[in-house]
Amino acid sequence: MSTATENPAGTTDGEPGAQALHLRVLDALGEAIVSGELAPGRRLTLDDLQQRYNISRTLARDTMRVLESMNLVYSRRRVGIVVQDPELWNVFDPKLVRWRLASSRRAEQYSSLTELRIAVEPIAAAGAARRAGAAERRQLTALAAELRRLGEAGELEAFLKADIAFHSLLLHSSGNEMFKALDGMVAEVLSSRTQQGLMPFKPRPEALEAHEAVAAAVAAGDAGTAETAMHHILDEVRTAMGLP
Amino acid sequence: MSTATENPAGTTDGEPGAQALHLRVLDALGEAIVSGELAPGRRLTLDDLQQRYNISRTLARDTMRVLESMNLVYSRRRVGIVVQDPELWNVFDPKLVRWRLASSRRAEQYSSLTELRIAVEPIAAAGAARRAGAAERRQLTALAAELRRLGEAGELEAFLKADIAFHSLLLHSSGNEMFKALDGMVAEVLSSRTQQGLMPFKPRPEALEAHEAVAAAVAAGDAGTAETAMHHILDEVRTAMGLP
DNA sequence: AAATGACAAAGGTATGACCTATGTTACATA
DNA sequence: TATGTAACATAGGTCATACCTTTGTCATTT
Repeated sequence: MSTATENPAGTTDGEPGAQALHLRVLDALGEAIVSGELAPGRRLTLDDLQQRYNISRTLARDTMRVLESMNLVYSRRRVGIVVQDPELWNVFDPKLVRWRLASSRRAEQYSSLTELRIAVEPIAAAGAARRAGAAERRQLTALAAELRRLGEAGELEAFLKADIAFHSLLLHSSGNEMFKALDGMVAEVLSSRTQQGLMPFKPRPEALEAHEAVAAAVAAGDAGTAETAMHHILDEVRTAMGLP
Repeated sequence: MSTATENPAGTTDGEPGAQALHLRVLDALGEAIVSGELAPGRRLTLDDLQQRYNISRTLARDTMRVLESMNLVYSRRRVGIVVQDPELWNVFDPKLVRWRLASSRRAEQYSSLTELRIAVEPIAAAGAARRAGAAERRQLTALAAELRRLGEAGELEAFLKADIAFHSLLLHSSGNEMFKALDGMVAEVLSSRTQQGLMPFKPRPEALEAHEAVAAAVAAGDAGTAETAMHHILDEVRTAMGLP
C-alpha cells in the first residue's frame, strides 16, 4: 500500500469533486464519537486512525487536532487519543450540532436547541428593537406580511423559507454577534419541525399575529413589546413540541 | 536553522513545562487575528507561518486546521490561508472568547456575553426548578445562604467565588447541555466585574435576596418564580453595567 | 512494600517529496 | 479589440519517514 490508491476513507468515489479528504475523515470520526460508537474513555492511536481510514499520519493528526479543539478528544503521549466525556464537548460548535442532529440522539439536540431559542430569541427581538437598522425593520415587517399571506394560502414550503428568513434576520438585527451565530441552528430546528410534520397544516392565526406584532414592535423601537411578542411565538413552539 | 533550536514561537523559555508548541502558536495566531492585527481578507501562506513562528510545516498545518475549524480562516489552493470575515467566526468557541477577552475588543465581548446571560440564565433557572436533582437543590440553597453571609461581611473575593459557584451550578442543574457549556463564560464575566471594580463594595441587599429567591424557587420546583427571580438578578447586572 | 531505574509505546515535531487544483499570463483566434 | 484557450507557476493537499520527548509499565533493588 504505497499511496492511497485503495479508495481511502471508504468513499463511494462516485462524484468527482466530492470533498476534501480531511473533511470526510473528520465527519466520519465526529459522527462515530457523537453516536456513541466510540464511547467516552475509548482509546485510539494515530496508527488506528491511519488504518481505519487508510490515511497518512498527517491527516490522522489534522483530524485529531480539530477534534481536540472541539474537546471531543484529548491526546496524551504514551496513551493515545481518548474520547472525552460529553460534558466537556464544545456543544456550540456547528459541526458538532450537525453530527448530533444526524445521529440517533437528534431528539435531545432538538430540545436543547429549542430551549436555547426560547431563551435567546426574545432578548434578540428586544435588541433588534433598539439597534436594528431602518432597512432591517422594513424587511422584517415585509417578511411578517409575507408569512401571513403564505400561511393563509397553506403554502408550507414557502412559509418555512420565509419563517427561517424572519428569525434569521431578527437574530442578525439584534446587534449581538453571539446571537447572529445561532442563525444556522435556528434554521435547522425550524426546518425539522416542518419536515417531521410537527407543523399544523396551516400555521395558527395566533402565530401569524405574533410575528406581525414582533415586526411592528421592532419597527417602532419598542423593546419590551418585541420581547413579549416573541415570547408568544415561542410559547406556540413550546406547546407544539409538548414541552412544559 | 536545521531544527527549531532558536527558541521557536518566541517563547521566553523560562518555565520548563510551559505548554505544547502547537498551542502557543495557535494562541499567538488566534490573538493576532482577533485583535485585528491580521485583518479579514489578509492572506497568509504556510511558509509565512513557518517563518513567522519558526516552526515546521507540520505545526503550521495543525494550527491552520484548527483555525479553519473555528472559521477564523479558510484555505484554498494556490491562494493560501485567508482570514475570514468576523461575521463567520464560531464566536461560541471558548478559545475565541478567551482571545477576544484578552484583546482590545474586550468590552464588546463582555456586553455580548452579558446579554447572553440575560437571555439564558432565567430559562436555565426555570429548567433547574423542573429538572434539578435533590442534591443540587440543597447545594443551591446553601450557596445562596453563603452568599448572604459573605456579602454582608464584605468578603468580596470569597463572595465572587461563591457567586461563580452559584451560577455555574444553576447552569449545570438546568438539564440543558448547551446551557452547561456556558459556565466558563459566565464565570469569566463575573470575575471581570469584580476585578474591574464594577461591583459595589458590598453586594446590594436586593441582589442577595434575589439569589435566595432563585434558590428557594428551584428548591420548591417553581419554575416561573425561579425565572422571574433570576431576571431580577440580571436586572441588577444590567443596571450596574449601564445597559438599557 | 516501597523506591528506583530501564524499557517501550505513542504522540510531538521536523523534512522532503510528489500530487493537484487554480490563479495568472501569454498567445492565438474570431 | 475582445475573447477563448493553453501553458505555467504557486501554494495547499497528502504521503512517507525519521528522530525527539514524555510517560506508563514492569522488573529490580533496597
